[in-house]
Amino acid sequence: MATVEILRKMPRQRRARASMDFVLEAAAQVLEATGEAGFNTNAVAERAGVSIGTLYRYFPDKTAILRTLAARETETHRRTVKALLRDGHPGVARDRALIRAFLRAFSGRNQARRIAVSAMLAHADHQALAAKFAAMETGITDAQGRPLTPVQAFVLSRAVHGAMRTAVLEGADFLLSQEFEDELVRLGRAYLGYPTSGRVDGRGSRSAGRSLS
Amino acid sequence: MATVEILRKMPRQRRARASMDFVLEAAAQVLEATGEAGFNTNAVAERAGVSIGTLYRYFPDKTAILRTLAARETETHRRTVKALLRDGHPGVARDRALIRAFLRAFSGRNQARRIAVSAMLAHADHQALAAKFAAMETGITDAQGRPLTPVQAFVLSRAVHGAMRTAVLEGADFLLSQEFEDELVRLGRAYLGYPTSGRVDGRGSRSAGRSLS
Amino acid sequence: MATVEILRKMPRQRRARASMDFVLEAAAQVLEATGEAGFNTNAVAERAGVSIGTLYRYFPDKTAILRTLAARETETHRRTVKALLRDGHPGVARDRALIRAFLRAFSGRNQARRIAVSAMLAHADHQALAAKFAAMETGITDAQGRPLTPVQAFVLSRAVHGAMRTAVLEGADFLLSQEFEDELVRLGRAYLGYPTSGRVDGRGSRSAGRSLS
Amino acid sequence: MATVEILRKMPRQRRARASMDFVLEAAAQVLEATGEAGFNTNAVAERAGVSIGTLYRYFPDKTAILRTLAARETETHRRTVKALLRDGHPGVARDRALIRAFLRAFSGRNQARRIAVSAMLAHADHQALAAKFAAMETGITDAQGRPLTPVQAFVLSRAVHGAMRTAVLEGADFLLSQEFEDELVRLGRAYLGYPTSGRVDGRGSRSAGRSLS
DNA sequence: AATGAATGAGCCTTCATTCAT
DNA sequence: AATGAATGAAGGCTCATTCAT
Repeated sequence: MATVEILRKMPRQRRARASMDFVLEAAAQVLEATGEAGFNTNAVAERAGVSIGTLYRYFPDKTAILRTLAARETETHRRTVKALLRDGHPGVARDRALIRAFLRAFSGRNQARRIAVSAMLAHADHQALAAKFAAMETGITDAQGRPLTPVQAFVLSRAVHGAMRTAVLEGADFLLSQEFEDELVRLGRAYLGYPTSGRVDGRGSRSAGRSLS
Repeated sequence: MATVEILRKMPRQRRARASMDFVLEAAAQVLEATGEAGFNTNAVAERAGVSIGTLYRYFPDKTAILRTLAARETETHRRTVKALLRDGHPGVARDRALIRAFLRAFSGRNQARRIAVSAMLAHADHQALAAKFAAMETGITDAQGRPLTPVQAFVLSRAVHGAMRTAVLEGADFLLSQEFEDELVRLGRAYLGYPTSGRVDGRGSRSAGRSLS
Repeated sequence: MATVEILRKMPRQRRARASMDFVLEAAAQVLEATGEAGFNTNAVAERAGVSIGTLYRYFPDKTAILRTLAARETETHRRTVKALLRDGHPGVARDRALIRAFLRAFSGRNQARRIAVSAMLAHADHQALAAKFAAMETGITDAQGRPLTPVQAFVLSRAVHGAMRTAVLEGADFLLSQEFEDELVRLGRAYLGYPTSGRVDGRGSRSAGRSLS
Repeated sequence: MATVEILRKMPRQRRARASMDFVLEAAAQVLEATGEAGFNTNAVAERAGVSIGTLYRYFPDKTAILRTLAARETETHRRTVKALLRDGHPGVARDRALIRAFLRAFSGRNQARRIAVSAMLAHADHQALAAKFAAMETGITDAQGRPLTPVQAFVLSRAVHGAMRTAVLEGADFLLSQEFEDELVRLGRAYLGYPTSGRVDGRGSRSAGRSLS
């Protein structure tokens, strides 16, 4: 796990682990409440009910808090996606579930998540991240069953994610609406060559073939 | 022009105008070289070959530099898009030109642009920005000539932009490739209901109807 | 006049003299409006409708503006007092006139005057100022016609002035009231040994002897 | 106590309390040595032998140092006055004690005290201060036992204080002399209607009735 | 004489990080 | 292990003053 390298010391005792969690939870709250500007170690420590010294016992520096936060959030989401891909049957229903998972994750604690992720991006190795994402995109085929080229996989995944992300950032009121979900699903399916005329919903669709991820 | 309100004093003398440009150019360079972390007024002034006092003569505070930078970049791009929409004939060729314009603008000075834009977003009124973008999306129709719903317009525009933006951020090697361009065009056209089987290029396409923007 | 030494150049031409007056008037206004905190050379120059360069043509530095201002205010008041002492007949009526002159001067532009004077005090030679004041206090006698000792003259003059000054600083609502004036007069006369029972006004008093200054 | 609200954090550890005192002592010294112009946080911290960060641990901003200083000085004096009024018998002796207390307090560290007090005045609510002072002035009666009007109480208190203050500011050499003290006492008593012919000292006076405060 | 762009010393303040207790 | 006082580099910004035009 990426977390290991970031941390100064992997806490074994229960109290120690609790301290770490307090810090991370506090970090998310501070981020949420004050944005990146108000995110400083003293504020986080205080909110966590932990001394600044203790905070530094577990995180080598400020960025490590952000990175750990981002890693955890990403990890959670990654797991959800993985589970859906493993257990669900390909098709519109699963596509919808994937999109819904993302929207939920994103909208839940959006400010905190956004900043954490952007901090991760700022400090991380973009190539590595790209590779990680790429792993999710393998095995997708279009309506004719042909595998996607890497560029196609990229466009598909980033297009859908981009639309969702912007909706979060702009605070779009339709973020959790049925129509938005429908259109995102339709976007993916149209790009893959499926007929998408009219309504697209989880019930009516009998379509076979690979679905989005 | 939005620029006016941001600035402290509109310079009239030639020397003064030069100073302002030096500052903005220096700001872009500093952003490019060190990211947002290294972006501080002293560094910008030094790189601009200008005293810190002079910098503050033209910009009321640090964020104003960022905002002016973002405004200028955005303005340039907005003009290009507007010109293309006004002068070009709807169709694949124009869609391609629009996408190309964006990729060029984005890839030129990407770090600087990214940060400037993100700073703009951080300080700006999201609703207002959204409204501005919305204006560009009016009048689009699908393959059947039906106008898009607001949500559809949003999804289309953000999907294409999102894919492009991510490619820039990830430093994708296919950023300026023909295939990437093709796929972006195809994404938009598929969503609008145009048949896009096989190759999509500026030459073969006879398609009529409204195109992307 | 003290003014001479402070200034960089004694302006002879009419336009130049006007510039100087503009600066001083502007200085008083700025002081009045923003207090000492907002009193800076640029603000004064701008309010004076004069360039900062011109300001520096007449005043060697910022403090010179304050000092000149204080000198002028003091001079004006000094002249008034002198005239009253020369022309008026000793007695309650003149005492009242002296007090009134002070209250008027003080209340007119009080913030500006206070700061200017305090600036003067900060930079000036206290002994010299004291000597100047002392000159006003000579020749005073008590009710029995005995001349005051230097300490008595000091106490009398500073007591009356102190009460007036504090009333200005505290923004007392009775500042210009009849009662306040009466009490100040009574204070001086009581100290000098005059009977002051009951009403004290300019009309009823037949008292002879030296009066306040 | 007013002090509490001003401070950022009430230090509990011994080292911490020492730091605070160092800062205040240093502040007084800097004020004394350089006046308000030289009073800056870096100078104070350096003189206190404390880092600038430590200074800001205890004082939210520069003005808080001044305010705390003024509050402490005022508080000390206020306590002395209160004790004298409570324990001493009304009369010349007590009047003299009150005046002596003020002169001592004022002359001790005069520049520092003056500036601290003036800073307090600059930032404080004048009405509130006036009210506070007013409380000290209640219950005074004249030689005939009649209570003073508010204006009379004001004149009496400010006159005496004004004379003392000016003596401090001008560095009068008679500041601590017997004569000056005598005259101040006499000023008050004359205003209240007591016979004050000839010498006024603590021994000879058998006068009853309310005395100054 | 006047202008005003430019300068830069210097000030206030924050906050990541250390280390004695 | 935990605490939290202390540190000080760093950065945003102001404003008195100069000088080329």
